[in-house]
Amino acid sequence: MKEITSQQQRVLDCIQIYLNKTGFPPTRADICKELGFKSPNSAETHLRALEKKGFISIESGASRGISIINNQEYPLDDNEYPVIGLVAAGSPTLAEENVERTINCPNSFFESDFDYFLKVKGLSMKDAGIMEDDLIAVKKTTDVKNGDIVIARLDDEVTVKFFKRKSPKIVELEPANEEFQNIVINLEQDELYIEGKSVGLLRKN
Amino acid sequence: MKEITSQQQRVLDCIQIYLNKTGFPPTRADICKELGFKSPNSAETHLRALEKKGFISIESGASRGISIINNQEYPLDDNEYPVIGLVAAGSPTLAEENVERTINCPNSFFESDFDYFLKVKGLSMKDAGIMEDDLIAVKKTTDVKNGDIVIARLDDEVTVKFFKRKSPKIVELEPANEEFQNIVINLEQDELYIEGKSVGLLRKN
DNA sequence: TATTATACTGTACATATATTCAGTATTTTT
DNA sequence: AAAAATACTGAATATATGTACAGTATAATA
Repeated sequence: MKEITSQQQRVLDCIQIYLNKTGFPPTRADICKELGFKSPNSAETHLRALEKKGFISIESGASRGISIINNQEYPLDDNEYPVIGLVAAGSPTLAEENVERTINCPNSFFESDFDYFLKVKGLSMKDAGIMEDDLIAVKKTTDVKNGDIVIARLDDEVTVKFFKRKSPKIVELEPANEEFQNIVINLEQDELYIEGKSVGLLRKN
Repeated sequence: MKEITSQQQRVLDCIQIYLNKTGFPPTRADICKELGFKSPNSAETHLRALEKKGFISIESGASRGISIINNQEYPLDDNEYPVIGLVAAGSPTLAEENVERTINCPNSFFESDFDYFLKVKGLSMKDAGIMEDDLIAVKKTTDVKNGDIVIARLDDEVTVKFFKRKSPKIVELEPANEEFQNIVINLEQDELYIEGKSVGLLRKN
C-alpha cells in the first residue's frame, strides 16, 4: 500500500462518510460538493489515484461504482464467516464472486473451528438431515475419517457425501438418499480432492 | 412493518447480495438481470412496494440510490441462549433445571429473533432434516401458520411437528417420518398449548 | 533538467439510469 | 362486485453520471 496524500485522505473520508450517511457511494459531483471542488474532474483524478494506490476500486462505467477496499491483514474478521454457494462446476473457493454474504458467528460456535459456510444444493444427503439451502460449516482439511461428511471435488464437480475408505486405493463417496448412487473412486485413475469436512450445520427458516 | 411477499423478499435479498458483492446498490437493470425480469419496471414496482412497506429507502433521482433500512430496534448484540432438553414429560420451560447449557449467538442470527434452543429427541421429523440432538431455535409465540414447525404441548408431553389447521376446531400435528402417525386434536376435547415455532436449526458434529 | 505526480478549473458528450406511461393478468382486499 | 395490490412486458425519455479532452500550476522525483 503506497502512501496517501492529505487531499486523497479527505476524498477517502468523504466517501466513507457519504456511505455511512446514505448507504451508497457518492458521485463525482457529490464529492465536489462536499469538498468544495468546482470540476468533477477534480474528484475523478483523486479517485483514480486512490484506485491506483489500492484504497478503493472503481467499477468502470457504473454510476457510484466506488467501493472502499478493506485493507486489513486478514480480509475476513474473526467472526465474519463467508457463505459460499455450492456451484455444480468449479470449486467453492473464497473468491469474492462466490461469497453470497457473510454471517457473524463466534469462532468456537461448533466443536471444531471452521472456515466458511457452504450453501447446500440438492437432497443427496437428506437422510443425514441435510436439506436444500442448509448451511454447512466447513473446516478446510484433508484429514478425514471414515464416516465424516466431506466436501469433495471430482472433475470440477463439488459434492457433499459420507467418506468411506474401502482400501488404500479405493474411496467411496456415499450419499444419504436411496435415490442416489455411491460414487466409487479409484485413486489411481481418478482425481479426488477433499476440500474439507462438515463440522456443523445451520438452517434458517 | 407490513408483510413482505416472496417476490419482494427475493428483490430485497438480491439488493443485499449485490451490496455485499460490489459495495454499492444495484440499478433496476441489475436487479432484472439477477432475477430474470425483462423490464426495468418490474424492479421499479417491487422497489416502490418495498419502500412503501419500510424495508428500503430510495433517494429520488439518484442512481443506485437504494439503502436497506435496518429495521431492528435492538442492536446487533450477542446473547447467551439457553439449551433446553426435550423431556418426554413436562414442559420445556426456562427453569434452571432444564437448562443444559447456554450458547453464545448473535441476536440476529436467524431470520426472526428467538428465545431458546431446544434439543431434539427422536426422529419424528427426520424427513424435514431434523435429527436427534439437533438444536432448534425456538421463538416463543402462539401465532403459527399452516406448515410451520411448532413446539406443542399435549398432556404434559412436548413434541415438535408440522402445524396443520384442518378446521376451526381440528388441528393436526404432522410428523415428517412415515413411521409416525399424525396427531389429530379436537380443540373442544383436548388441550393444545403451542410453546412456539422453529425459526432455525443448529447441528454440531 | 526533464519527467512524473499532485491538484485543480472548465467544457463536452456518450451512456447509464431513474422514471413515466401504456398495457395485460392474477390475486387479495374491501 | 369493485377496488386495490401484486407481478409482470415493452417502449420512451429526461437527466444523472462517468469520463475524455484541453488547460494551468506547483511539488516531488529521477
